[in-house]
Amino acid sequence: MSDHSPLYIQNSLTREKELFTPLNAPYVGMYVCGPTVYSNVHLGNVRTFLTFDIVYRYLSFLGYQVRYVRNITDVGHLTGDSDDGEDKIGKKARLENLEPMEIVQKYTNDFHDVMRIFNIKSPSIEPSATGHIVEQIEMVKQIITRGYGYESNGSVYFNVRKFNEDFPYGQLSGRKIDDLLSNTRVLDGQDEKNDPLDFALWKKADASHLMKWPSPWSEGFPGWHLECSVMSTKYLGNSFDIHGGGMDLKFPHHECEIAQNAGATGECNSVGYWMHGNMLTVNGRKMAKSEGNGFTPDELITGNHKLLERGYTAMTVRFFMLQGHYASTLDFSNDALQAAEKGLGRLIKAVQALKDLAATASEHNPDANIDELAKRCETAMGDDFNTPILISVLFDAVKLINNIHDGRVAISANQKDALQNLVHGYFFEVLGLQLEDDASGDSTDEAESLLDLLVQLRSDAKSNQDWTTADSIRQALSDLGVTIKDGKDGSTWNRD
RNA sequence: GGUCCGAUGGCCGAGUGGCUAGGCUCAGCUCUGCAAAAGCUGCUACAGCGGUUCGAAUCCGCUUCGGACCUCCA
Repeated sequence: MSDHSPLYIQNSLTREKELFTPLNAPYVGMYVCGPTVYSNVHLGNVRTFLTFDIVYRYLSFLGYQVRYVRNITDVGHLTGDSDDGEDKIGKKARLENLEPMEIVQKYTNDFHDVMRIFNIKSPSIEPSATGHIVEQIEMVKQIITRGYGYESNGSVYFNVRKFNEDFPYGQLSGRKIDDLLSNTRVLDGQDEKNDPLDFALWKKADASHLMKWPSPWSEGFPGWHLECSVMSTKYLGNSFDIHGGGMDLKFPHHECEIAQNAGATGECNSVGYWMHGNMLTVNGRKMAKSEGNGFTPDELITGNHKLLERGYTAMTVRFFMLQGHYASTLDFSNDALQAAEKGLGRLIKAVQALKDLAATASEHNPDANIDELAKRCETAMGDDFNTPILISVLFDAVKLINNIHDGRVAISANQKDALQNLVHGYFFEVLGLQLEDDASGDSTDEAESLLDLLVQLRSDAKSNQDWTTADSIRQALSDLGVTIKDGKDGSTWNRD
């Protein structure tokens, strides 16, 4: 790690870009809030997991041993903040006529499928909330013991005001307790709370509630924020390096998480670096299920959505997302996607050309400054994972590759190796891009031989100046989605 | 209403005081029977108005517009 450029991370807690120094190098602990598995994930969700996939990949690339924990929220949390709200998984179970845990399994599977097609790596540990009910009850007890929690009618709430006397509440989200109070809406079922600012640690379940567990206070279920407090510290320790999640989780979720951990242990700031990924927008608005503007990956690939002109591959979308910085909002549009598709295509061609590059120079050619390219790549990623800049450097590498390929620049064998290592390292390992979709692997050797034959026939026709035959073959293949490319050294074909 | 963030060329999207991304589009060129593809080259923008400064897209103020959070949310 020491021979790499420094890594700076924008810390949401301090609002500063800080030098990354792990608590116990070379080990790094990272926790990311995962999905609530009561429906299909959409591309907005994918963006966040992609963001932390890059963090995970780059830290690994630098040589850190990362323990990456990403949870599955499978407890049915309420649809609203009121006691009469139905829990989401229970509601979905009724709608689909399934057991709640069938819902959980179904959408967990869907989530995993989606992660796979976007080439997002699996975490080291993927704990689920229902698997940690015991630990959650224990943490509630600790919080009560320290005086920051109280029972009310079978439910347990966190005493925010009391906590705020001993610790700064609202630091992460930049909220002041008095401002919060004046803006708190009056909601149903809050009479159990001593204060509207308080949030639930444990909720008593009513008779119709499907997912519930015994506890010292009632048959019920844990509050939403509790699971992450418990699972992060269980697997990473009371203090760990990075905690990530979507911007929309900053408040109240992460704020409450911080309060719970401090309230349970008596120690504040257990997380070194808080990172928040920004939202994916559609026509300038946040992609959300409630807005009806959320694409599922399936709709994206098939193009079967009213806002999509056609389908795009998962890699196109991955590349598109990485062309924006994770901390900025990114707007999803057909034009932007088409631009990304073409750009990625050019990048892929250069990566493919790389292996056939000739190393014709007997000695080092200073015109091909690969060390400088490598330096720029590291600086880009070291500056808060700036993938857009990294990609721009890779396009400079593309230009170099093409120049070498076309014989305008000659490089030595050592330079060729360096260039290959550089491009492969950043393209495949850091950015996690793939050459083509696995889904398109339906072509057979036979079909390819037939295409080669047709192209050969056309070349023969061309040499006989039989333009009619040549053009009709070209047109016929074009209609089938195969493009013929005439080059200096003969013709080749490509599927669209 | 409160808190915070943003406005960059035809489009997308980096960049936080002087050097200035990158992709797509477009134009020119190379190649070519023609075309396509590919490659090369070119295209100097920072919402408006004021201020600070030798110098501002970048800092400060105001205005306009947009968004996020404040409730489940990636």
